[in-house]
Amino acid sequence: MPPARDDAPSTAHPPAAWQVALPVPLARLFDYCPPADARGPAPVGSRVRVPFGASGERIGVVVGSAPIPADGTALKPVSALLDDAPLLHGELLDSLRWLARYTHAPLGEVLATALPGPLRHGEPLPDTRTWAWRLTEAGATALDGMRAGRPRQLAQALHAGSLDEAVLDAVHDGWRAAARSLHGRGLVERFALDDCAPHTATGTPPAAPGPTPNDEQQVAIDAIRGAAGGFAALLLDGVTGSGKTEVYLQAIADCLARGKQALVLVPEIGLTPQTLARFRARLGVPVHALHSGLSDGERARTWAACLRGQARVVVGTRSAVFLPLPDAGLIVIDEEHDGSFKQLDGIRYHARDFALVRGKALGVPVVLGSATPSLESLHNATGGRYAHLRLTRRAGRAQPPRVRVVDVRKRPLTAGLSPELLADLGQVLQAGGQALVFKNRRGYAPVLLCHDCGWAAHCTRCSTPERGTPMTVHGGGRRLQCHHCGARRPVPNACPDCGGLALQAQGAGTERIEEALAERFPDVPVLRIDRGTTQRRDALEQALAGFGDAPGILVGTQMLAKGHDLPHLTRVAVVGIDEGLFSADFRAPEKLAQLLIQVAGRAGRAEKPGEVLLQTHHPEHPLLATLLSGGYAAFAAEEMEQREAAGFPPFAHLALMRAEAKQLDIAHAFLRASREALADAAAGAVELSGPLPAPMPRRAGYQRAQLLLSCPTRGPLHAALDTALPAIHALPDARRVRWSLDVDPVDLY
DNA sequence: AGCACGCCGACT
DNA sequence: GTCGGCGTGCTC
Repeated sequence: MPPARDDAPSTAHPPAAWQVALPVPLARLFDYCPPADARGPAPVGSRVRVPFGASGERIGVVVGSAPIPADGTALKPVSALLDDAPLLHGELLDSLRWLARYTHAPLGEVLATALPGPLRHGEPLPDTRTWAWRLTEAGATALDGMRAGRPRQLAQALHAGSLDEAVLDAVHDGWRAAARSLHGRGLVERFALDDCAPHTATGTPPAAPGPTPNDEQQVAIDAIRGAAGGFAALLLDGVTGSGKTEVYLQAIADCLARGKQALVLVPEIGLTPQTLARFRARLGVPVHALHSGLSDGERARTWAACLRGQARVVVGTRSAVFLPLPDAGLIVIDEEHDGSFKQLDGIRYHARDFALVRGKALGVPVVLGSATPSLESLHNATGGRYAHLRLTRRAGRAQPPRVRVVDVRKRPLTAGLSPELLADLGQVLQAGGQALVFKNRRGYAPVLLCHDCGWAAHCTRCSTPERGTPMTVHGGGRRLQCHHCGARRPVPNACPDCGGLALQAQGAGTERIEEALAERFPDVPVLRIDRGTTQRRDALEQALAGFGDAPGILVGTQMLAKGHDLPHLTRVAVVGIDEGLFSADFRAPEKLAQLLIQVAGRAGRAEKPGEVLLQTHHPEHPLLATLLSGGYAAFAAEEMEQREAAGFPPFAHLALMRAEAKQLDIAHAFLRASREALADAAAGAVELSGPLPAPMPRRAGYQRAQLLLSCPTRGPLHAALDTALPAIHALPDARRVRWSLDVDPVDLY
């Protein structure tokens, strides 16, 4: 459904009000009279500061014009027009209008989400000139007498010639502090490189030729090339190590050669310095990065550089999908199946899906790459809506890893590790190899499980009949704690169900695994990698670099599943997969399969053949059997049938209403009333389930419930929401609960 | 969501 | 006698 264009220039001008979208949770726009000095039609796409409410001002975006009310109702005047030229151009504004309709969110909130913080708060579009530094005469004179250290290093570097800030960023750690110090003493100065063509900025290495693509890669490159100049969706379905990035790089190079901009979306943990370095080395133009680690100012500058057409290639995470692309030529979504493309709060958009909408509106190809495509994308490929490009061969001599399932039923476990697994790790280390122990669960503390009957300790305050919230073991194994509500109780002496005494701390977190491994293998380094140990972005790189190639064990979670090349890794042991096998979430099998494939891809990247060990209580589980015998494609085919039979996406479209209140019955009453409104509006076309208790209250003392909407086609679902939401907003209980609507929810539980 | 106005409990 | 609880109403 292409966004409608309704910012066509208005004829003549009978005095008209400006229609402004404001970031308030109200499904309406606000009309203001133009400022006194305004002439011409409403400046659609520009920001304004307007008075709002009893006192106070807001920043909004002009989205149209409206007649001045004839009944004499006074409109407040716009306080200030903030932009000379519209920030949100035709396509982007149109696409965002579409997004507001699709998510059923107020346009003003959607526009605010799309703008970087400083622009959202009314600051002017930042300067995006390229700045460089040079030594002053005083600096050149003082150089010889300078003490060793960063400032001297910087001065020396500048002695050879001025350097632009991008180069300094890339080459000199901490140069800004050094520059500040030198500048304070008048030894260096900053100057703007005037009007050099942005894509030939100094210091960018020339484009380096890439390896010759193999025939599969060439087919993919040709397909993308053939699609240039119009919209097309292409699913690049390539096994780990098959060279998807090489295909992206060639396609981006093509795009640049046509004088167009390219946008690359990557998962949150995929934007590593190596990734950027690879892009930069190959493309020969500045590659802008946009991720959560940047300051607000940097984000705004990148946004502005895109708007001005200066940024030719941007690699960014989810929010980069909102960048303006006046010269768009290509959009790439790497690891398109990744869950981090879905925003889980505020405007609950899916960057992959929105990128497709934008690609369509922009008339450019959209490439979706993955070794483990989402079932949604596979379904689109099967249905002919996406071209299906396959890369089936690993580059070089790398062999796919062998996979072995380790049955841990009734085995004595050490921090969740079976004797077989430990013995195997011992052998790997003995042979001089490196191993990764991967824990499929973030979490720091183990769950209490009865080894005899399987009983698990659950929180009595948080658990529902449908689903329990496991408690974790703390206090040296003597105390149970609920991570959701904070409830504590002592570990029972015997199993409440069977009376057995075999209560064990299971599902050990990475800390306990690290401890146990360090104790068992005192002669080799045991390095734990998780969010706790690597706060800073480059800390992980440094830790991995320091790990070297000597025997050792890495312990980690999701962070280690992808991205980083670990060439000496010959063994990957995966523990803690059982909760994924039996989760109530219909997407859990897909997520687990994707994870297992990703993790397995860590092993045997080099010439050494890798082996993967899967430790489970359910070695006969069909998911594992299918995945092992037929790979991800076989799993996906089987899972697709299950989804179809059960009426789940991609064979149905879902929306989820959640409500949260201190008393569950208020949330329930609100959702019941909502359900009635929706049922009236849908006239049977939409299946409604709930209100059901939502398994995890966000905070202690709050209860959550949810209402699931399901429909084989989108139309009736959206029509019902369009009709019912005004009534739902007006429900008395709507003010007494915190509620939200998530169209296309990813996590149901 | 904010932020007002508006009627009922424990404090200088 | 006031400061302040959060109920409900509005935001061009």
